[in-house]
Amino acid sequence: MSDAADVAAESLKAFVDQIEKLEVEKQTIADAIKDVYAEAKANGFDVKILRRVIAIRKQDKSEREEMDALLELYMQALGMGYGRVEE
Amino acid sequence: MSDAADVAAESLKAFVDQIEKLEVEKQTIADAIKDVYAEAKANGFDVKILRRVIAIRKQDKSEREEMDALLELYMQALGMGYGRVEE
Amino acid sequence: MSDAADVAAESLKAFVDQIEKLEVEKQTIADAIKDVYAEAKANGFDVKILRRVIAIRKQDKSEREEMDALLELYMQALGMGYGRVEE
Amino acid sequence: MSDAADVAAESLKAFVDQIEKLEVEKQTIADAIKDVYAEAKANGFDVKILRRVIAIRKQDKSEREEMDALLELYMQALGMGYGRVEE
DNA sequence: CACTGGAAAATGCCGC
DNA sequence: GCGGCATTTTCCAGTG
Repeated sequence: MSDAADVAAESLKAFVDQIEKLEVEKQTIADAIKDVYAEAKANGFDVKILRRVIAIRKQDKSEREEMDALLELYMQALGMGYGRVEE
Repeated sequence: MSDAADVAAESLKAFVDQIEKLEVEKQTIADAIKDVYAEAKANGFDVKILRRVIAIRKQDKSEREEMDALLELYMQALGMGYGRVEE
Repeated sequence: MSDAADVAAESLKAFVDQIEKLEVEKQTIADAIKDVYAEAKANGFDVKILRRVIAIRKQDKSEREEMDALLELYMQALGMGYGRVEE
Repeated sequence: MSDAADVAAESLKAFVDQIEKLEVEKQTIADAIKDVYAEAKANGFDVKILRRVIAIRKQDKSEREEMDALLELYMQALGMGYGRVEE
């Protein structure tokens, strides 16, 4: 069983490495975001409010996407693609 | 006051854009991580266990960092900077 | 619906009282901890270092618990309960 | 210096033990609080709202205490104790 | 679809 | 009084 176990161990290690590498990247971005908020604060903006603005815009976008998806669904139900009348 | 307000608005917009761009990048990484977990699962690994392994390795690292911080504090308490005896 | 509402109100009040009582106890303990730190400081100990020491010991414990959790997961993954082979 | 160091080490250990013991107690209470919230939830109450209720009551209490302190201050400024006209 | 567990955000606290 | 740090609370994804 040693060969199969070795292969599994190799494979496991590869997954762990990949994930940890990505986690580092993610953390780097998260730190960058924190820096931007700090800079905004240094420029007199209220961080809490700024976060709310971002959150609302995100939600709006998500709602818009939902709308688009729904619209697309209707279109398909009517036998039409999106943005074109017919083929 | 229109000029000042304009400047502030410009500045705000810049901060929002920067953050939203970074958020997108972060989400992309997060999705990539999810994919890796999914792939590992497809290769027969137990995701829950895999997560624990990652968590423990993370804790190890965090503990090493705590140790370093403690050492640094000791150094400061002893009136020494980092890597030099005195000035 | 008045009876049901009354019961609910009674019940709610009981929960709130319980929580608030526990919160008071918790705060009392928190204050006691602060006092100990203050006393340690008065005895010449560096509070920041002391906190780090406590934090590291806490992490040690937490890591041991993570290890146990991992072991438990392995056991489950191998189709075994905790401390018995099978039923 | 061994004696002094020993005494310091003993003293340090005592403080650490005291704090850790108190931390355990604190955690026990915190767990109890969580349990109460869980029980409330099981009884159909919305935990998030319940938390808000507790928070508001806490704030009210703190405001009332501030009022009392202010009143006491006025009383003292007028040469009067609290709840009595004079001695 | 509710529940658990893990990430993000908000709050409070401490020292400078 | 403010900025960093620790705690607490909220949010979200995965799971059964």
